[in-house]
Amino acid sequence: MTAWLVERLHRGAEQALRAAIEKIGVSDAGELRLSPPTEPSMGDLGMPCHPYAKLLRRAPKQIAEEIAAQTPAFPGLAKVEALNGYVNLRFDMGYVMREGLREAWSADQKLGRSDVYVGKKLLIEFSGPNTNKPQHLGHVRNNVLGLAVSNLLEAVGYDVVRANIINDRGIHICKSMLAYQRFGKGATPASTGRKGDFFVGDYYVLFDKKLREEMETWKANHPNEEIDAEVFFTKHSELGAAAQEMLRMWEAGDPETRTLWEQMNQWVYEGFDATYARLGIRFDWVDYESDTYILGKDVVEKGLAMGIFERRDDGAVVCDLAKIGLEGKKVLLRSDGTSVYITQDLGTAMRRFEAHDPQRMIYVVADEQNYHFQVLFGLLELLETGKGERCHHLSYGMVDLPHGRMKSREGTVVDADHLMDELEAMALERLQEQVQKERERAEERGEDFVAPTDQDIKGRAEKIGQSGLKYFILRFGPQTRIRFNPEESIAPEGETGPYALYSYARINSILKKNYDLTTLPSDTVLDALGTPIEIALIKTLIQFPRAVLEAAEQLNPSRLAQYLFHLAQAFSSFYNDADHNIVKSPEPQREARLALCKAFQKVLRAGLSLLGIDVVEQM
RNA sequence: GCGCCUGUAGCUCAGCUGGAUAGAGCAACGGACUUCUAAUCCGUAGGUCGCAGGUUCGACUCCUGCCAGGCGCGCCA
Repeated sequence: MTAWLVERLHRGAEQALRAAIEKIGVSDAGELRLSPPTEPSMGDLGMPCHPYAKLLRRAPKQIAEEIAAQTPAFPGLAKVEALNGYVNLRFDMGYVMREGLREAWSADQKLGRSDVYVGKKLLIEFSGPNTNKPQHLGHVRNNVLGLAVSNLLEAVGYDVVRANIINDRGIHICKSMLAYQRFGKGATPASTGRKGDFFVGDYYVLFDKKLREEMETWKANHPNEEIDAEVFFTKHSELGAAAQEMLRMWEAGDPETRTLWEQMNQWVYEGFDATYARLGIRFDWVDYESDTYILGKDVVEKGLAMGIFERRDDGAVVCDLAKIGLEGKKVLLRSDGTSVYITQDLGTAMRRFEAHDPQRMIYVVADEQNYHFQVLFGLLELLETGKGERCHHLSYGMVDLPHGRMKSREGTVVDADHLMDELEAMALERLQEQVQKERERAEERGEDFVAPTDQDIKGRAEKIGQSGLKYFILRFGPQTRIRFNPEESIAPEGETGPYALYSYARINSILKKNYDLTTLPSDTVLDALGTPIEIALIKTLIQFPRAVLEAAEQLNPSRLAQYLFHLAQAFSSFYNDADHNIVKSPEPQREARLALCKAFQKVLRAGLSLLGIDVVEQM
């Protein structure tokens, strides 16, 4: 794959400047600091000369002039200027336009993609749902982030394994199972018309309700005793005892318990499949905790043999965290020989290394687990040099709602499906208004109006709602704790998904009113471009591969999201300027501008697709 | 108590390996529709970058201390 124009320009600039710096007497130029000047009028790429002042014992201003005079030409360079101790390069805009448009037209599917990391394998774990309830807003951020990051990593060449870990065992699962066993009366998702994950979640909630009732009764009978819910559950509750017994039965492999468990899990998976499909997510590898919870014991044995873990008198195996620069001791095996959370994670990591041998493993998990991963990676590194280093915790902040933090007890948890329903309904309402407006406008002009079908409108509303949700989440850096605002997320104005989609839809309208180009016009036609607004648009356009690479390397999709917003803005300025009206443009401007529009359309679609966002052809 | 993260415009957030005059969006105010879809665009106003030191030719960015908020520090996951 040949380097993208933006990379060629950067590389050309770097080589030329390096040569010039050496020529004026600096043997090692070091890392060059190339960045666009603050004012676009000063040039396209600038370099400060201050670092060489001490070495050369000359003023930066003078050095800049010397370097500027010595900078050799390279393809695309138009002018070199010295200003205030900076060397500023100006690119040949005719060249940039011709090459940039050719690039966008010819690359198509491969647009923005690169082979920087080709030949490297990477495993990314995300989602990690529990099988006792539907996924909520927190999972949505995880899913959306995981989807975008895995797309981005794939775009820069990685062979990406998308992995999910299903938390399908434990006391919380037994709670919903027990409630179903006692109160379900044989109902099924099919018999009730309830989506599987919600169906099971209802019993989880029911368990909690019954438990509270039981506790109230107990309190009434023990008026003088203080009790908290957890103690009641483990010590006094009949339901609690039954749930714990069920967990023991499950672990013993009791056929009846296992059958119920499998049945209820199946219902949940059917529900999850629908939610994942809606979000556009698929996985290549799925681990089930019911399977992984027994892993890791061999790892512990290895650690004991290596002398990095120790067996305490009570039988528990621990690791002194001072070995990895942390305080305290971490238990790896309980005194009864069973494993804990981190033991499973160690075993699961080792198994994944064996199965895939990835160069990198990324865990998309909320930031409350920062410490856990610090310990996990530290231990992995102790056990096998290089293993821990390959791992990375992509930590992200919590999602709040406008009215505050989500709390399941207060019923302020928003589940993924209803959230998407709500957003899509809001988008639908707006679309219908829009159609009505268009109908009126057409009537005024005496034109025929072909109303879109309900199905068409609904399909668009779905995509618009999705774009709002995904863009809202992805425009922030992962670390930022965000407050999800439904209205704001699907707002047509501002930095939103629908805004980007609207600019895309407008292109179709242009192409309909003009004609759709199938091939890139000749260079002589393209030379008709050159207004400041056109130049601004194309300069933004060619930055796309950089935005993708940066977003991928920093595991930060917001880099790309923000770039796409700026791109859409640049296009909207172009579109709205009366002097750039394409229908009214004379040839060859008209054709050249159509080519520019199509290039924009290709880039925007490719970029949004990396974020997991589908475009709509019409809005 | 210890560790990690955050603190930038009224609000929500960007700000790359330190570089030229700190940027967006929303809200506010003022403009642009006989339209290639105004779900748009153009403009105005708004900031002692939490505070105090330090390093540097140069600090929102690096270091130290303090203040405020969040999260974590289980033989839970």
